[in-house]
Amino acid sequence: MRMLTGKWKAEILWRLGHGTMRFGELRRAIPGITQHMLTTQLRDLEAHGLVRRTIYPEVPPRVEYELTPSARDLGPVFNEIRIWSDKHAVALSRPT
Amino acid sequence: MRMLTGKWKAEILWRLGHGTMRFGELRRAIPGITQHMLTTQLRDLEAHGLVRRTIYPEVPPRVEYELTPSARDLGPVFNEIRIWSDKHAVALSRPT
DNA sequence: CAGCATCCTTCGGGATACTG
DNA sequence: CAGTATCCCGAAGGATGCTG
Repeated sequence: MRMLTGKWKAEILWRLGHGTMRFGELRRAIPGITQHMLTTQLRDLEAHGLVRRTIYPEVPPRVEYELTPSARDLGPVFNEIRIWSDKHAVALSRPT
Repeated sequence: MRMLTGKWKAEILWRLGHGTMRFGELRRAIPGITQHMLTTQLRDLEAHGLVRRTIYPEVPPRVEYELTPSARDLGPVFNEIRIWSDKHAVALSRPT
């Protein structure tokens, strides 16, 4: 649970679930998140082995983020959460 | 997720999963929790419809807590979490 | 027994400015 | 572009004492 707590963690994982993204892409894709928060949440996910960070030593700099296999295995967990929330009519703020 | 965030929520739900418990029983069963925290977390769970609180107007007072059907339906969710944590060798601090 | 009231500390989150 | 560095605020968590 602690690995997933954090205001933006779920949405970040959701976004990365669709494929590799750059830092700026994520920032633009997630309305309301600040650079600071995106950085800290990503570092946290990385530290827990859910996200891989790849730095390309170019100018301008490019950094890509992608889910690890470990994070992809969380699919069934989120799936059960969705089943539960559907059954109990809980409104999830699902990213589109 | 927000319904389950809280330092003691998961353990409280786990304990109540074994059956109805009184306030004092829970407090003794969960090492390290204070009365204040147990109260607030239980009230939070109750507000979210996961725990039912029954007051018996006796002397001395007796209050029992039990899971709601809604909370019991969370079983598959926790089950998937366990499957995931087993596979990835994450040490869950599982209450015995 | 099962709490409520009060006070205090810590932490997550955020705004803003600056940089390799 | 992709960050760091500061400063700040509110909420979560905790310690302690009192009570119907």
